[in-house]
Amino acid sequence: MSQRYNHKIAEKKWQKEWVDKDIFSSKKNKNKKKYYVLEMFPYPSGKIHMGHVRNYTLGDVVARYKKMRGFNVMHPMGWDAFGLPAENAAMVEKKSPEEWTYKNIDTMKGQLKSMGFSFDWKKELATCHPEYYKHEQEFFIEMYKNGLAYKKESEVNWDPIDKTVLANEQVIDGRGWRSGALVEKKFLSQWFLKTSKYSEELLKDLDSLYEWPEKVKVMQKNWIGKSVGAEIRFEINTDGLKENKITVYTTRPDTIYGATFIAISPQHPLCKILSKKEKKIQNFLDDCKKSNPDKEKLGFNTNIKVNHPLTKKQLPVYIANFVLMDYGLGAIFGCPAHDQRDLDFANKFNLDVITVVKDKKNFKEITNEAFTGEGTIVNSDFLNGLDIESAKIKIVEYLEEKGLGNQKTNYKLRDWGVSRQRYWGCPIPILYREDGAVLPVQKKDLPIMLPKNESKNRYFESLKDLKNWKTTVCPETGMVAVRETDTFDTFFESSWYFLRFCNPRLDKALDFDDIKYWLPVDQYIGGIEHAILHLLYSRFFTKALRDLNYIKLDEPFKGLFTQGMVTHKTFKNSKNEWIEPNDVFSKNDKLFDLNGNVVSSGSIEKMSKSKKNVIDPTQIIDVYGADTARWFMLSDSPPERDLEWTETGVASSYKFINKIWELSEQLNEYKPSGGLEKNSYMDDFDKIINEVSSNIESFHFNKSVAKVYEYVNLLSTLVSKKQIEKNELGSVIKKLSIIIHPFIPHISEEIWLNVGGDGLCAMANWPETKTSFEKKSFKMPIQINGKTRSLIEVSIEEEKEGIIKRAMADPKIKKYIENKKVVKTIYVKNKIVSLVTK
RNA sequence: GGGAGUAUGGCGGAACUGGUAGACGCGCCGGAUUCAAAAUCCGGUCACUUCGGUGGUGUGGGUUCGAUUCCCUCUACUCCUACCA
Repeated sequence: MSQRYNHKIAEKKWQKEWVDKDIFSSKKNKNKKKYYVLEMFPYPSGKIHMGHVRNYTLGDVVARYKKMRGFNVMHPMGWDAFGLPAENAAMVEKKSPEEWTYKNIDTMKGQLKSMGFSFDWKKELATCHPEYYKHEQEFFIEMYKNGLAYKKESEVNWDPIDKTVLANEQVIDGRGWRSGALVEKKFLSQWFLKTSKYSEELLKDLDSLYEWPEKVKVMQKNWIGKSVGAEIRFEINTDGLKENKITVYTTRPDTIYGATFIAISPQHPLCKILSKKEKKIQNFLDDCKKSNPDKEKLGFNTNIKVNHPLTKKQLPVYIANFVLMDYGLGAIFGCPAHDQRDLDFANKFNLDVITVVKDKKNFKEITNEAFTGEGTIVNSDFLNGLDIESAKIKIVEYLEEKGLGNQKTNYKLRDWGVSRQRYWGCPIPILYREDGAVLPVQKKDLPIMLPKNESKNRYFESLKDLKNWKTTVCPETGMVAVRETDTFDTFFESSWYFLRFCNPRLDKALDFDDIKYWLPVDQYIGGIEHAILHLLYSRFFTKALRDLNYIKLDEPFKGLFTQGMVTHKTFKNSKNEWIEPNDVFSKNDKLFDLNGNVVSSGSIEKMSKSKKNVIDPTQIIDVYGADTARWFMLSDSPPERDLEWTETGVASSYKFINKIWELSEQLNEYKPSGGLEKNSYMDDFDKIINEVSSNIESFHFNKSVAKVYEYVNLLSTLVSKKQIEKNELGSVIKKLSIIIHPFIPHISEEIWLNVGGDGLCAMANWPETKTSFEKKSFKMPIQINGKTRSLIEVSIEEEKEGIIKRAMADPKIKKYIENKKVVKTIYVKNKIVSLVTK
């Protein structure tokens, strides 16, 4: 009898075989068409989780499939190795972040290898390695020299207990995540990259990304936030101020005649001047700092008046806590009739409301609800009678002519603040000389090495405290200089790793020719959570490096796929504590935890430690094998949707693996019954293979899986009825091992070997199949009034008239048309006959 | 407040440009095998039915010979984003 498939032995064996034969190393070959598959590289947090398994399984399907289709595939893997968790872990475990990180990399690499992914490990890189980050130090210097990097004062979240800057996501309900201290806003001088210089190009080029999900493009578009409006100048009518005008930004210049007040941001330069004069204003500005505009709209009448540029009426100037300084000009005109927030504000401070847009048909007096719809301009002098769009054009022309304003395009996209006051990151290569000069480090002095943290007892959080490290001399003048102690945001590293993969050991940063061959990434796969930041920064970086002459490339990622999360049922006991699935037992249809508390099963949520609904991939691989885990990941759920991890699902995948093994084992002793129908089924296998292929190409792996099941079902029916000849059976099983290879490569190799395949299945070509099939006859549906009432066998050559005649004569159909009049006959060739009766 | 998406059996999900709704898998039911169970194999499985049929893809409507598919309405849920002037 056949032996049960032993995944533990087989999977190890093939993994070793692939390494020994070195089949996944990618080499540039200009005679072959390249295909670059990339999954978002992981942060080495300790162990891989199911999210990784899903991500890399999807990528592996593409990589292996494209290889079998004859492409020169590059499928690299590396480590996004800088970041805060290493610092936190270092404090707890009393290890240096470096030691902790490299240990994790080692563990996770082992886990990834046990999944059988076709990574080119020769291209592995870790971003915390000086050989990697020295190049980004060079990029930064080039950016600085070319005006793409600059320093300015900016607001940060400051934790007064931990004495550190926190990222936005480390602030929970206004408190530091570790210390629990109320977070303060603090101004620090920080480094920025000029992403805003590329706003228009980043927006425009989204149109060229045909293979990106529409929703990601929409998110980026909204983030860039282009708006076309106008800047309008209001003359100040109050003496004794240095300023003589306030300029506002608006996207509704057509409502200028409805303006009844001006509001400026608490950070507006004018406020600084005013606050020095009046204590009350200073107090109000302090209140604003503490306030939350979400909950409470604050306003303060400055008693300054400005002239309306057209009517010359005097308008009051307010300071308002909801006006943002870093969008537009930090000043707005209020038009209460046509903006809800302005109306609320006007009602609160008893300001005028002037209707200037009217919907003639459904006009309502404005009281508590602003009118923001389409309409006709009224009360607006020469704009009266125009629609909104024409009024916008006309008023801007007029303002420009009179020197009162101008058209202006604005973007929400801001410059990227890359400074982090942390230890475990890439040092920013800048020197501050004692005479005040700010100097980029000279390239020959790179890398600026991150100092080792040797102390086991006290772990440092920032480079600021390291006097010896940060004190140096200016190489040109010999003057004393201090190093920049900020490190880069870790998005800096991930913004170019996909370029470095082409040649990760190269002395210089990038090889022009290699990038030209391998890039853009043909298929990038990762989580939707990176829809904006990582993907936008990478796009920016690509364009910036292009303009600095490192590469010739506009967009880094040709195809993008964003996969869904892995979820699992949650459990809670009667004490309202989360319980791990492994610790739940069923007894008399009720669930209990280890301590005998009643457990209820809760909602299905993303796997997370806090909810204790995590399934460890290592355990699954151990018990069921990597192929089972991969097959389950790909079955049922479409890759872009969430996937619910279920025990029954895993078990059925395991069953399938064993089933195809048993099936392939039958070949040796197989004897057909003779007198077989020749070849009628071979077309069916080809049809199924075609669908497996097209579903892989379109990322519908769950449908490919369904088709593989059909293939196996057909095969096992033929085998059990002994209706297939032995040669053909061999060939069909051989093809099976190929088409399952991208999904479950280990057992595929095992079956391939069993049926006498040459070399490795991983190196085999995807089967050649027929693409057009002679259909001699088929069952054509006959409908009465749109409902299918019968099927008749129709030969492919049969003429329309004959088919209709036979359809009407069909006994089932006859019943429906007796005593009725057929008023219409619809015939669609090779598809359907539809009769309309009365 | 703004934007995007989703809705199909007990469950996950199929259905190409409108043309036999429910592929495939899970679960469930019945049977075989077994001393028994597990495993495995075979059959059935949208609902109702007087066994002729009838109804059925979140709701209500429309276009059409024919709608899961196209258009409008409403509802529910999910995600993103947020004072962006």
